[in-house]
Amino acid sequence: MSEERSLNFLEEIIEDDIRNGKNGGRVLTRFPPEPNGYLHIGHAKSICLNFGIAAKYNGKTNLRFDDTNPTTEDVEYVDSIKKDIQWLGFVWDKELYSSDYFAQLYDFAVELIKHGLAYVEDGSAEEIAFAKGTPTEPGKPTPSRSRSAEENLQLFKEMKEGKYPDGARVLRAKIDLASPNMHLRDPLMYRIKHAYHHRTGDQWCIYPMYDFAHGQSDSIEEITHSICTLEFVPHRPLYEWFIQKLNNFPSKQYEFARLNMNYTVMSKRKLLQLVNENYVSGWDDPRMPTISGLRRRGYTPLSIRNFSERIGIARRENLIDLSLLEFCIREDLNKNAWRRMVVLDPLKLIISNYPEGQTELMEGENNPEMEKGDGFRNIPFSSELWIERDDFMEEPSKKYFRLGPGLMVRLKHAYIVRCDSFVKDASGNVSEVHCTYIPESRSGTDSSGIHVKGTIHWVSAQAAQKAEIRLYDRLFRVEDPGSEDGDFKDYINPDSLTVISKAFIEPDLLNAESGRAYQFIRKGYFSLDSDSKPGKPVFNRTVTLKDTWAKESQK
RNA sequence: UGCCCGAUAGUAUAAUGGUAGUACGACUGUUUUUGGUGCAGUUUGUCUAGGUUCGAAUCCUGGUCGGGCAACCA
Repeated sequence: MSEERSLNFLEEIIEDDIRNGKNGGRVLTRFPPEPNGYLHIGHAKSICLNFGIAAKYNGKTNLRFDDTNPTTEDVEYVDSIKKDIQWLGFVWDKELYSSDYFAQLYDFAVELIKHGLAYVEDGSAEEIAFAKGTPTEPGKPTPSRSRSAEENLQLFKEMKEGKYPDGARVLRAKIDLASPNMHLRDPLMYRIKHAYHHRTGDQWCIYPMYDFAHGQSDSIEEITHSICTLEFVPHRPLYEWFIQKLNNFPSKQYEFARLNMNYTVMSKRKLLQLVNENYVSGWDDPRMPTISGLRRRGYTPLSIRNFSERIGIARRENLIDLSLLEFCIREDLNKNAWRRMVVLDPLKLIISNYPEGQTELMEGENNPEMEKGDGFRNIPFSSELWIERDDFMEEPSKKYFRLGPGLMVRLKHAYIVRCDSFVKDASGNVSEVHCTYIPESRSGTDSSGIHVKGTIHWVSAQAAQKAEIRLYDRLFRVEDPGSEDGDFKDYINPDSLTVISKAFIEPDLLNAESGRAYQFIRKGYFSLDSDSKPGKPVFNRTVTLKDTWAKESQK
């Protein structure tokens, strides 16, 4: 794809490793989601990184569900995650689950206990936290810490056998209660949870914690490069401690900065709130930064992969401009979307010298960016048309290239018309624009010699069909809702969704296919929503076209 | 204020001791039957103070600023 691009720091590490013959030049990464929510664009960055880097170096990528917390996880999420990864265009090598390793992880824990490197703790969560000290004060051992290996073995077995209620005991690694790194102050390895697990059912009542399970799962799979986000940097010494003490395969952890994007939120917790409290219609609401939301909105896998490539990989905090994502989707859709004409805010245009009741079929290319226009469709033309309300101005400004008294425009794929007069309704709004057309100016066979600056889209009033159009804007009013005072939900953009219940669409659009992108000429890119019914299409606006006139007209 | 991570145009990201470049954005111009696209161009940057060096964005030291860490979450 981008042979010229310089290497990011992870690629440099990998090329170094390959050069040094580390792991025999083998590269195996993994994408390790916890199935407790839907994937978002930040995960897409990680997916593209993990799968992309493996592919680049002839390696493979495992999909491993980090399912060690039965109370938050569900198969619904497993299914959606798999669907999203496939949709993005990636193929994993093995589909694995941390829960597949529960027996092996238990054995590892037993081994650590035998070596005096882990112990069963009797204290409550509060007592443990208190005894851990603070970042500036060392922790103190709890009474449980000095227990013998034999006793620990027995107690751990009993924990597993369900002899104790939730919270009664935990297993801790015996490391260093005075470590300046809080994660090394005898971290928890196992807790008791009498909970049904979506894969192991009621087989287990003790579940391993992330720090223990994740690294050993990497090790079991012989992952060579375990790539995660920056908040795990302080966990790395612990990651290495477990692997070293157990003498397991030396997977290495590397960290990069997670994606942040302005005007949205990216944490699962916040996204879950938006869903649960009905600020959005669901995980796949087109305003959500989830993969499923972007998909429904009309984003393409390619655009998201290109975006991931363009934002780069580094270790510094970042806040990516939404405009880059929009650039990426426009770039793709401009090349591939079929052009159609749709009037969102209609105004009647009457051509006084065109025979009433006559219909003419105009030819419109599907896509001017493609060879031979990617085919054509017919567009009925008649004496009464709908045009966009803002394509007429009663008192046009100097730089306004559209319709106004005495002004001429081209009707896209049809004739040039001149505005002769207009009619206002009782409340003073323009209700009709009256024009005359230039018969010899028909598109393709124009011999009029007239050059006009503006071209506008239109739909025949007689042949027009109706559709619901949903316009989306940024979900939040502020760049970084999470960093504002108070609740992030206070900053939701009240105009993030505008529904146009009756827009006029050209008849061919009744054949719109879901999964195909359409450019409504001069209005933006749209795709068919899953709420559509036969004869009652619903379109989502994926993104607007760049609009330099909107800026100009505001000056 | 214990430990850790980071700081290059508005936003990202390169330059790996030797000419600070690229993309997005913004702004010009040009092309155009989409005020879209394309094309051409302009604009703006190495957090700070020292040090090492012929030469520092890069190495060292201090400072400043930002982020992370004390869940029976991952």
